[in-house]
Amino acid sequence: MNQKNIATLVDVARRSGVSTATVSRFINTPEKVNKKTRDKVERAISELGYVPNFGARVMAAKRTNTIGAVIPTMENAIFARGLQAFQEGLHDHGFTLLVASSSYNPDIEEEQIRSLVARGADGLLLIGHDRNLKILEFLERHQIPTVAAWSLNPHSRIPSVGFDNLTAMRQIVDAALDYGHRHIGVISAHTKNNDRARERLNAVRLTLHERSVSPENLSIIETDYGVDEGSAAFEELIAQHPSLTAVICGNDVLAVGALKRARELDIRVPDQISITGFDDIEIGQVAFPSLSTVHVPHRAMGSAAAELLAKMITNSAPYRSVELHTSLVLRESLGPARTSVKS
Amino acid sequence: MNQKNIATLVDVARRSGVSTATVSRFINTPEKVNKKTRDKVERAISELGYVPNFGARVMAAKRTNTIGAVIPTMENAIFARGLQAFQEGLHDHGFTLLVASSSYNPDIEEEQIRSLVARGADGLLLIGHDRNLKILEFLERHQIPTVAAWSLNPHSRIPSVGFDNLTAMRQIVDAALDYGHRHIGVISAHTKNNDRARERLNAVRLTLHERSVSPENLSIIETDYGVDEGSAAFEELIAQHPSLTAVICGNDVLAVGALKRARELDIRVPDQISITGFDDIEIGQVAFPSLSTVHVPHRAMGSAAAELLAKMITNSAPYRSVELHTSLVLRESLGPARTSVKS
DNA sequence: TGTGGGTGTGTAAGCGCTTACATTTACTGG
DNA sequence: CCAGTAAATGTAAGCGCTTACACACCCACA
Repeated sequence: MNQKNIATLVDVARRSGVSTATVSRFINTPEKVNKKTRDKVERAISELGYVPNFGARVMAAKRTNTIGAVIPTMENAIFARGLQAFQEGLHDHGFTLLVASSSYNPDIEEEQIRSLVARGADGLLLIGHDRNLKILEFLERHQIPTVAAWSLNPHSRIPSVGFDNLTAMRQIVDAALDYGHRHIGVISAHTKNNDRARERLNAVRLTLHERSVSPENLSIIETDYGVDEGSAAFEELIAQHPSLTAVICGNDVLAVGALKRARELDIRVPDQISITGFDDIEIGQVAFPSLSTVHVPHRAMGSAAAELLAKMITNSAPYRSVELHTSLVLRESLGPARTSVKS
Repeated sequence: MNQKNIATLVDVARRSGVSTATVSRFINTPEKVNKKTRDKVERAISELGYVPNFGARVMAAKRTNTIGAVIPTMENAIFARGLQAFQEGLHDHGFTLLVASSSYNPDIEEEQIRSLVARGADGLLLIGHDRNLKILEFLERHQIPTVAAWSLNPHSRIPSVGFDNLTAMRQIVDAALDYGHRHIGVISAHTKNNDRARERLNAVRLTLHERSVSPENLSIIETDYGVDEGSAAFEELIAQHPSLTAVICGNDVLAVGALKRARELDIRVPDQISITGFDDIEIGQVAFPSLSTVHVPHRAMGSAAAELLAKMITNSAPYRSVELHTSLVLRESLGPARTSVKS
């Protein structure tokens, strides 16, 4: 026992009268240990309350069965569900998940990646593809199997498990245009370092262009993530552009914020203005009016990411990106454009 | 370099022409290294893309600057905000947070605790006080500073950073009674292994008792966590007990589910029935009608937990529990009891 | 009885770091 | 010019585990 009063493998060996090798075998490959010996060791372990030291184990064995995930934030539900599925999938493959968050800050993300690698993560889950070459090379050098989720980028050296944000967003923009909306506002998450936000925004631009709506009829605000931010952006948008008949939001949280402020301002949705989201998280279902949005298969994405990563780690197999598909969820908040500009 | 092509401290030492001790010092206490040496080492490190091996480091130094948290689930917002604050607080003290989730399963929680300890966590954040003696003794034996949040229990050997769930819940039950409600339904989270849920439920029973409302006028359903579960429970409750005028929910998510189902059933809230929540998370603000609930200072709790834990780790100081206070948030979903039993 | 092949165990060499202690170097003042 | 001291660096002993290899046994078979 050391000063911290923690039993080590040596203590267990001594107490049960066997060698350290046998104790180690008992822990890792019990079937290779004689039943009688097994019982002795087992008893010693429980009497001492022994727990193998993870660090020592990793050092000696070079395998951690740990995989790390770095997500932009824990403070919202967007990643929660997918992550939960990811965790469950990993668990089935015998991996433990460790989660760290980057607060949407690339430097912190890099720090977290390094920290996870230093901790011996056998693989990594990252969100999106926006990150600098240096960290990609770092991952390659360390040969850390990595997958990027919530995004799809065939040109990245990291395989994706996700959906095409551009295509996905076009679904709902098309729907809005079909409803006759021609003056459109966008509340987007910050597009810097965020390929998801950028592609969604591009989808709006592109779709309007294709359908011959002048860029002048498009007003964009980028803002931080959050309900209150969505509310503020909404108010600003309609104050400056009273002719807007639809506000497309980059995610459900912003949309719900917009919805809330609309209600506070006595603006009827969708009669006077339509509002749409993206992600299809619970908050959109319970909002009033309920939110029309783009459904993202969060759980399927998490599971698929777990599968792929497990495969990459155990087989070192050639991998392929997994594309998932989104679908339109039309609820109440999207309706026909009002015809007169004044409400 | 080993087979995995990863530079070690020895490689760095060789490349920069100094000893391993110096490299180690450069990393841990750069001020003890001569400027010129520092530059050499720095260059070697960046050329090699060296990252210290965490496991080795822990083994040699016995300190990880890591603290672990085990939360019941990632799949909801209740813990997210507090955890984010916790993480930020820890970061200021130089600690890294690792999060694991237990899916509300005590066995998994225990497994996660052990895993975190084996990984060398310097401290632990747990939710609530319900856990068996064995794991508490394990933590004591390993001398792992631990705090329990979201709950308050002066009798536990683990200090708390949280609020008294009983007192907190009484606030809103009192409010409901003040509004004249005498037939009350409760949608509670499962109370097994969950002291928060149990105390909140007790609060209802106790308050009714004190205010002379017959226990027969109280109907309780326990259910899993989730919006849909809340909806189902609500429907069941009012089907079986049409005389109910208020439904008290154990948390906001269940309450929002109830709210949603009420709307779907064309039951007007609060005119025909009142619904209350607990936690004050965003979803309650955007729900319609907006949710009357009990505000929990999530961020303050997270910060306070970080402070306390940091203090316990660095000072090994005598600690004291931190009590936080909740407050009533009266929004739209709670109103006067309807007078006629039929709507 | 001798040989071959399991099975079960033990011995000991690391894994990549930190750090106590020893040594060297660079100044200082007498 | 040298003892004395402080600063910088090096040497080497672990930290707690895994695992290659060696060894001891036991049984079956010839």
